[in-house]
Amino acid sequence: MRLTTRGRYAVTAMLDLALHYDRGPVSLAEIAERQGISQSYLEQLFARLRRNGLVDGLRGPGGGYKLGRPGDAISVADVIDAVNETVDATRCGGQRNCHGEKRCLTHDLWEELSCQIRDFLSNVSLDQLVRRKSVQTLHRMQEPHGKESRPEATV
Amino acid sequence: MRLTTRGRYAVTAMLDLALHYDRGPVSLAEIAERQGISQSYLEQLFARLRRNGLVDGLRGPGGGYKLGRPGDAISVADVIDAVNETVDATRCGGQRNCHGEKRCLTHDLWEELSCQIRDFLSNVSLDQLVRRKSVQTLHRMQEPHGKESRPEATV
DNA sequence: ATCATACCCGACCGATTTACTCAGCTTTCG
DNA sequence: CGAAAGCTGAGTAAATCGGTCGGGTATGAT
Repeated sequence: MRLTTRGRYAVTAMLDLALHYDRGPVSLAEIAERQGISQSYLEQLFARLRRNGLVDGLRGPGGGYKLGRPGDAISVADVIDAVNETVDATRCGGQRNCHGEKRCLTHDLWEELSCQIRDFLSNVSLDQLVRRKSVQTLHRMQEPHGKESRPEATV
Repeated sequence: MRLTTRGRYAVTAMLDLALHYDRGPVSLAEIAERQGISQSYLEQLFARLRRNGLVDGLRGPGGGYKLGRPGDAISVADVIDAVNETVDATRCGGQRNCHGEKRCLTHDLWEELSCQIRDFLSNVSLDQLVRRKSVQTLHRMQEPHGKESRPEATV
């Protein structure tokens, strides 16, 4: 089972994107600063997200990324799957050859666990996260109220 | 979140111990052979299991390990906790300083996930695993029917 | 046109962890 | 005593991770 900073960063970044959905494309530089993530590292993550159709990249000045589909159609599991190769908890990756040719004693247990985790993460969409109170609060705190960073919303 | 081969091995080994509970101490050599795990590696794992009171070691010839308490009082979470330091899914380890001084946007999500996983693993005991049909089947397959390895059960 | 912006891509890197080995101890049974 | 087992610590190859760096390429604005 692999659930590391990579997946966490990816979900955080996607959530940032969802929170600024109405402002047009969001640049990686913005996300990097707001969420405290290395921009170069974000580029790697977004390459994977893009390949999986979770985001669309727009080049040139004023460009950035936007969600590839509505926030209620993107689950946390989708995001983690896109950047990590697997969320499987079994060693054999479901191949059932964890002990020689056969399953190991605990194969089924890990399979169930994987299922549980997957269910949980599949049932949380970006939109649901956006609506959470804790997220809203942090979101407002991250906005620079002082400087005008909303250039005449061209929605 | 860290759920690796170490935890899997530990649970498998503990399950092996539970399956042979009525035979007196089980040596690591037996477990190593039956479950296909390096014996030296098992020694390291059992050092941690012992420190956490999950097993008792008996030295000398005929020695081995036995469960430190009944199989229904040992959960899979106990075992994984003993060999891994943490099963937490948050980056900050619950310290809520994942983004500068504050929580990151997704802190709560990972906290919930950790909770889910912990609940699941806490509610599976070794005894429950022993009673599972799939485990029983594999168990029987692992027993050497040919040679007499049950020395006049001194229960 | 050209320049700045921002996406895009691939190579590289230090640190950490993992799974595992080796060697050498100590305790205890026969 | 001597062999069987637990016990311990040091060491190691490989993998992975988070991250950097340098250089592209598309595109909007001047």
